[in-house]
Amino acid sequence: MKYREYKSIDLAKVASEVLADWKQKKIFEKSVNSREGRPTFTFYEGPPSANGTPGIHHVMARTVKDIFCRYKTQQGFQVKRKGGWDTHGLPVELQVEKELGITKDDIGKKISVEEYNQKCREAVMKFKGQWDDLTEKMGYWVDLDNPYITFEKDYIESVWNLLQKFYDKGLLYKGYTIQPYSPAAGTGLSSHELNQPGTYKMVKDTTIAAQFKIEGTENDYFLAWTTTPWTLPANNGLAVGKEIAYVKVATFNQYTFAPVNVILAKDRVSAYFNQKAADLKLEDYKPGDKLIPFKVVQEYKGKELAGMAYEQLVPVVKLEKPAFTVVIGDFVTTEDGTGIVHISKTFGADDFRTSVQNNLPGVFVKDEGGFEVPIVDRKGKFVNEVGAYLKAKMKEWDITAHKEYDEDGFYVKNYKEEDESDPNFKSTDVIISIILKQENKAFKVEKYEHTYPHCWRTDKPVLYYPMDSWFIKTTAYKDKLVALNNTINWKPQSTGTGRFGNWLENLVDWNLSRSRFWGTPLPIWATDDRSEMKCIGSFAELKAESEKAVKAGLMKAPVADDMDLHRPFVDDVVLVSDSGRPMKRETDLIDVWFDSGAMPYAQWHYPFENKEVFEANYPADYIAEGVDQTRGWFFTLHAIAGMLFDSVAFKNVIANGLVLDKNGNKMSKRLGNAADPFLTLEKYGADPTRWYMITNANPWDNLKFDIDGIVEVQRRFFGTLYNTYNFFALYANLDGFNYSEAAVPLNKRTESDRWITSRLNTVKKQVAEAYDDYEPTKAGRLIQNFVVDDMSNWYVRLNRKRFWKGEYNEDKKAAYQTLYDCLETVARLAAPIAPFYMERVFSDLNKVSGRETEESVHLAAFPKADESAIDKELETKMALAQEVSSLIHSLRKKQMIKVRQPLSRILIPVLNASTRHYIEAVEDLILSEVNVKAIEYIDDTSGILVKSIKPNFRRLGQHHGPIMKDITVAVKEMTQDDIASLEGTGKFLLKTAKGDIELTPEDFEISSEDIPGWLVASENGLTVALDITITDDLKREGIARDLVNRIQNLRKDMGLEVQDKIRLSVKESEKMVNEALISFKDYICSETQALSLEMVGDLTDAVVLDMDEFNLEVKVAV
RNA sequence: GGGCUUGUAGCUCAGGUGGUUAGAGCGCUACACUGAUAAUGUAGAGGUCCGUGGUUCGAGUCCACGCAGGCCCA
Repeated sequence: MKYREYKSIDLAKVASEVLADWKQKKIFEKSVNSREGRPTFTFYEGPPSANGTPGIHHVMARTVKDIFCRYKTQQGFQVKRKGGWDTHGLPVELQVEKELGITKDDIGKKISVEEYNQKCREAVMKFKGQWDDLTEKMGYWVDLDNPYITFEKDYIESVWNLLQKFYDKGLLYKGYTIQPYSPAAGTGLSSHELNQPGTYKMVKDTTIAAQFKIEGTENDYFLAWTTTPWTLPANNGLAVGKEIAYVKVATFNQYTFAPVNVILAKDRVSAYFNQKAADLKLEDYKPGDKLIPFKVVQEYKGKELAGMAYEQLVPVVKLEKPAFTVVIGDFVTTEDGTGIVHISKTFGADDFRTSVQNNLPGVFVKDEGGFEVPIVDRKGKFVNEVGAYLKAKMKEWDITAHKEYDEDGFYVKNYKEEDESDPNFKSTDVIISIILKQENKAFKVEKYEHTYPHCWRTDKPVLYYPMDSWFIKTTAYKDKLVALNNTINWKPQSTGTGRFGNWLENLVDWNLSRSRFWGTPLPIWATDDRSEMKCIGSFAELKAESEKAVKAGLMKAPVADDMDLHRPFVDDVVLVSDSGRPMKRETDLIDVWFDSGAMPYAQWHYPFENKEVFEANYPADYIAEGVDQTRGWFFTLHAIAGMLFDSVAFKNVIANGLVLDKNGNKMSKRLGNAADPFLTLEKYGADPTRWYMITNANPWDNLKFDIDGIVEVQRRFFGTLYNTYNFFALYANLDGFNYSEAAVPLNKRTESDRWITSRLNTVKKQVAEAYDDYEPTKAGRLIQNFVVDDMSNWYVRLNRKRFWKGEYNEDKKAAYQTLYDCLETVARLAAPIAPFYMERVFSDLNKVSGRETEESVHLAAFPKADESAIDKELETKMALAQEVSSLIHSLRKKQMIKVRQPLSRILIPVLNASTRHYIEAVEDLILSEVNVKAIEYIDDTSGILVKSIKPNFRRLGQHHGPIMKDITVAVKEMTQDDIASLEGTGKFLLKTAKGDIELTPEDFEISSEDIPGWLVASENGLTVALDITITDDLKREGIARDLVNRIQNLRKDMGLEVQDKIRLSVKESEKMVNEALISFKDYICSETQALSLEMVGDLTDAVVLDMDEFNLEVKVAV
């Protein structure tokens, strides 16, 4: 049996062949099944949605996932990998609506909910085929045959079970959140509806910079600006920016002429005060003056203002403290307004959040039912309490309008189609402005043109309004979630502490409600007044409850066993309360993120089935997903696990970055810069693509995806590995090496064998560490450097001759074994990243040697480093050999002496014995590499060394830092005698401008940089000199070597095989040449596989060889 | 606007704890080598280490403030 030899390598083809082989042998299945009973390594697949096509970034994300699963499998863990599909949610609905040409409004009218949901179910798997195809082709091992699907009944049942657990713990509650709401249409609007074209319109609104009087002051006010004066009666706080600069300005109110001190952002002063009045004196002001003087009297940072209390602006509803205090808001800007934001918990999302975080109560009144409601009702009108107050104020200040306002007539926007062209028309905003002006509470009132969202159905302005929602009380578990997060190993760490950590610190309750159709229904049934409720946690429970409802006469029949748990079917179920009243389902669906966060449980239909599987695979050891999932999947996994299971959901997580185009721009189909993953894989193969993506940049950094990078990887890494393998295979086949003999003991192998073995074991260790640390980029780069620099460019280059020259002996055997071990180990180390090609290398080797019984590298063990094979000293020696060789090459280059011309000696100055010792150990390697006869060492005793000295900055800096400059100057002045004295006595008194200090040799770095009269080169303190005298003997040897080279080329041109024998005839030439050929006859013959070499006086049919300095006529006979 | 993140050669990236000549690969130029040959070696050109201040005897590295790109959130 022979090693497979290749004429060329097509990595895409290898991949498809290996893939077919895996399928046929069921390698993936075996990689899981064969480890039954072994410790588990748990990986959770974040479910993609198959309603769109996969992109190149999915290849990146999935490579990262795949690597560690394969790695852990090689280490003997059982790694179950269930695929999954995310199937619910708005994108699916939108896509269906687009295809059908309908809108949300049409659902239930033009199309039934049932039909609509059926369409969604079909649409969501539209591109599953493409996804599966990509998964296979890129070599991502995940179970595609038994995936979890979030719309399946079992999945939903598990989700319901989790929701019931929240409910039972009192963590699922109904509250409200601020959402866009259209009073004209009487409905909430989704952010997507708000993003319809034409919804944002330019409008002219009355704006007020209101004066909020600071408690306990005579006439000091905070100035806050609003474009919605109707929200002022609902004010419950003021927000400032933490780092924003504020000033207190002494001035006068332009409406009441009263002296006031107002506080606003420093940057906004120019917007509220006329620069022309800057020089006016306060005391010169007379009521009615157009120019109002002003003076900055104090300055603050926002954080200094926080906590200050002020008086309620429109005292209709009394509130408890800490209402009416200043708080910090991260949304405050100085782009417009006053840099102080009026907060009304009920009418703004920021306002709501800030109020909750600072415990500020909101302004509410009680309705007839005793429920707390905001001061604007669902029709967009002030409640009567506020209406009555305004009406009274209108009377008090004698304000008339286009109509008589009743207490229930104050609409906050013109929802009644009133005629605004009436010269007497006064909106509610205007009326509020007039009242505030009268009361010295308005600093500036003006019209302001801006964009404002409008309802796409009614064209009327939208209000931000509290809407009912179901929440999970995540805030109650904030500390626990933070503590658990601190145990998670985040890659990169900053995402865990920063983005995710901050998110947890500023946690708000999780709003679960979605008013949609295609999703997991909230399993809560309630009576009309919500005084009785039930949360259903399983289908069996639903069925039992429905049977009760049948008995109570509320339903005709219990729910069917094959019932679909989606809308509209669940909505048809009416249950009976404990007191016998009917209960209807809360119509909300839940946030799709809950679906995906529930996957650790629901993928196994836990707790209804697979309890053991679940427990053995919880929590996950590892997950990976894009960094954009931080507040999505990562959070929902974490929240559910932390709150219900007192556990993390994952122990290690890689948050990978984006894949950009090669110019760093986001890829988009629209711009046409998106790389097609299928074309890429087909053209270059999965392995180079994966290798490029992993080694080019850390997964958590953005990747600038450049096809040229893949080409480079293909050439440099895979090309080199392929060449090395092919080189090995070529000669191993000739010699019949199949590794059947016992391994040659390490101490019987050559220096370079032991060196590459040492390097190999070091690399094994480092690569395992990198994988263990979830650093795939490091692992890949380590492997690549080993293959290219150590194995190919040094070991193979130095040892070529051992493979093709001479008999199959112990030395040759050692060389084969060493190289075999390197190749096979590389295959194992790199298999997680490049699964296809490494599989090929591995099997090509093992098919012949039969050393590994596993039929795939992915079933075989990951290499363990043999510490005893690691010889750091040897690695240092070899590094020295490489440096010396490099220096000699550069000297030859400068003198234009080719490497084939032998030279007599190298001189190396050595200042310490160990360097000499190290170089001596690798002397042979150096000599053959650079084609020189001998190395001579010169030490101090020779007396010809010229030394250079410089301060050891690191060491001297510790004690003499401040006078470092003077020391540097003084050291530069030191003579050869000074250095000798320092070395002789072990101390030296350095005279510096700042005084004398006594120093020891450790305080310096002494090196030898010159040998007078020699050609020298030095680098990193290592100096070598080369004797470039070419004697006649050397010249003759050079000629012989040149001839060998030319003959080898001839052989190749003639198409001879490596082992073919030839006969040489050479026409006699000048004396030196003839002598050379005669004295090196044996050498020439053995190198060129020649049976004979004849010198003849005359030669016909000869080839004329150009020997640079002369020509030679030669005839090669086979 | 906030949080996080990135910025080093034409391109892609390395550069523990601060130490005086900032590196690698690719690309470019020139030369050499060649039984691994779609390889390889050597040399050269190419850097305001994003900017400005600061700490320090000494800053790519530490601090502050900015600028530019990216993600998430508002």
